[in-house]
Amino acid sequence: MSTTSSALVRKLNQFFPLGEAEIQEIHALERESRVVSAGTELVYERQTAHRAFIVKDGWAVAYKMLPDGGRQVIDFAIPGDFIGLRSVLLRTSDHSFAAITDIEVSEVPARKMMETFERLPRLGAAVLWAASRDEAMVVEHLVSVGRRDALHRLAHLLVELGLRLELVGLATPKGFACPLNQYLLADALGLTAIHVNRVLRTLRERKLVTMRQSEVVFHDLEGLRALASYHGGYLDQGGQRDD
Amino acid sequence: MSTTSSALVRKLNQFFPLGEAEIQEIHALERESRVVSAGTELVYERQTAHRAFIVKDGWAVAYKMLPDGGRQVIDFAIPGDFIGLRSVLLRTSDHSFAAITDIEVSEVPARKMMETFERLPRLGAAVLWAASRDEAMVVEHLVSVGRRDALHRLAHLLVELGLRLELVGLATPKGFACPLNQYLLADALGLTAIHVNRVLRTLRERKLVTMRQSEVVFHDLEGLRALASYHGGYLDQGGQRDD
DNA sequence: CGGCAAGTTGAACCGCCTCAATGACGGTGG
DNA sequence: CCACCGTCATTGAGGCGGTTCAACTTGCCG
Repeated sequence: MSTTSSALVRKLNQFFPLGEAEIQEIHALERESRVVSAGTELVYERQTAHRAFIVKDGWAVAYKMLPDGGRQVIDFAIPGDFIGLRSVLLRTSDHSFAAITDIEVSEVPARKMMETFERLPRLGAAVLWAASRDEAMVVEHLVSVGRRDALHRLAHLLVELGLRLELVGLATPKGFACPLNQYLLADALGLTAIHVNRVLRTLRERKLVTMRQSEVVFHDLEGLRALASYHGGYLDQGGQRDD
Repeated sequence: MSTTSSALVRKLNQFFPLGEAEIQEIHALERESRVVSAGTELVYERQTAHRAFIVKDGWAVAYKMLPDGGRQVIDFAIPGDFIGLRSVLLRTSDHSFAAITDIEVSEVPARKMMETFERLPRLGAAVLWAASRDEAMVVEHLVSVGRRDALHRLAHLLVELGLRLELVGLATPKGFACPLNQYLLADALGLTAIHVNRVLRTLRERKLVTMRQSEVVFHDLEGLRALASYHGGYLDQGGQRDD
């Protein structure tokens, strides 16, 4: 098995060992791809699109708008993630997706995905595991927004992003490239961009982490993780555990 | 088909028309049941229980605890809901469940459920739809906690509970029986019980809704729904739509 | 009647928001 | 080459929503 350039393979393979057949199949799904430029909407709320996208490169965001113009970010999608997976497994997608950076995505029609899962059940199980992980992240996100203060929330998000990116080889314990601006962070955390700015300053002053010009640098990852009381078993726990 | 006493049948049948075989199968799954007394934990966080419960009667709560003793309620389970469905479809449940009232539940082992779904795919699809609905509710919950103020949050929750209960015949547009105390509401909404109390007073004074001694009474459901800017398509939209 | 859980209310405080301004940076056109 | 943008980051001052702490009340159950 060659060192793969597919983030999705890297992610799934790490915790749900795949055979050569499954890896080849993912490569086949990802063979064709197109580039979507930053800011473009990928899926609109309530749209029933019987397809999903695999993010090969770049960042996207899942969010919902409120009547008053407010926005709540549900999740960020990074390379190796699916966009709109539920609208394939189930019916309607109920939130919107937009490209944050220019992104490269492979479109996967629902029928093709179903057929693939029938042919390669292990791959189906792996993707289902990924979907479950995504949902666990939403739940943890809810806990953050509901019960943690701004400092803990932001710390938690940065630690989690770091871990997720590490799984696909896009981060190290030192830090990672991060295209999120303070408005996106604010809308994810249920805060104001202004307050995010102040909290970032606090984290910087405490020598825990610095975020500047699209780069997150961890100065004290242990301390940051402790601050966030991050356990995050839902991220790195393989699907093969069965006890 | 007789008028069923099964809340699950009522719920699924309403938006995902079931045949006689599926209905009989649900009755078979629910034949045996046991009573769990109020306050009991059903599933502990991170426990890998390969089983789910169908709630036949009573209310339960899904929540996560924080190290500092805080609690975030993820969702309330009412009759006709599953508890721990994901721990069957997927692997680990990642939050805890507790009985709010005495509840009557039917335990469904994972294997039995899988086997049932293979035998009756339409039933499998219906349950998958229910799982999808649950996830949409969590997302909407996140939006509430992240971007709505206390008044809108509480209004939204009450409207949503009313609709969900109506689907299983436990509410009318007039109101419903509700065993939630102000602490549970607070932990669901990311607020303090004290503030929930004040917000309830506001809603009462505005003649929108009254909550007293385990009874929610809608005085102006239209007004309340408008306040909550409730659309809630994710609740009452059937799984059979395909456009 | 005593005891406990839950609801209710007041007063003071604080985390985060709002409004407002200013600075830094890259792009673009004259 | 610089003047002019637009976007994003940064900082200050003041205000509000929601918390905290501390009663007191109400209802229920033994």
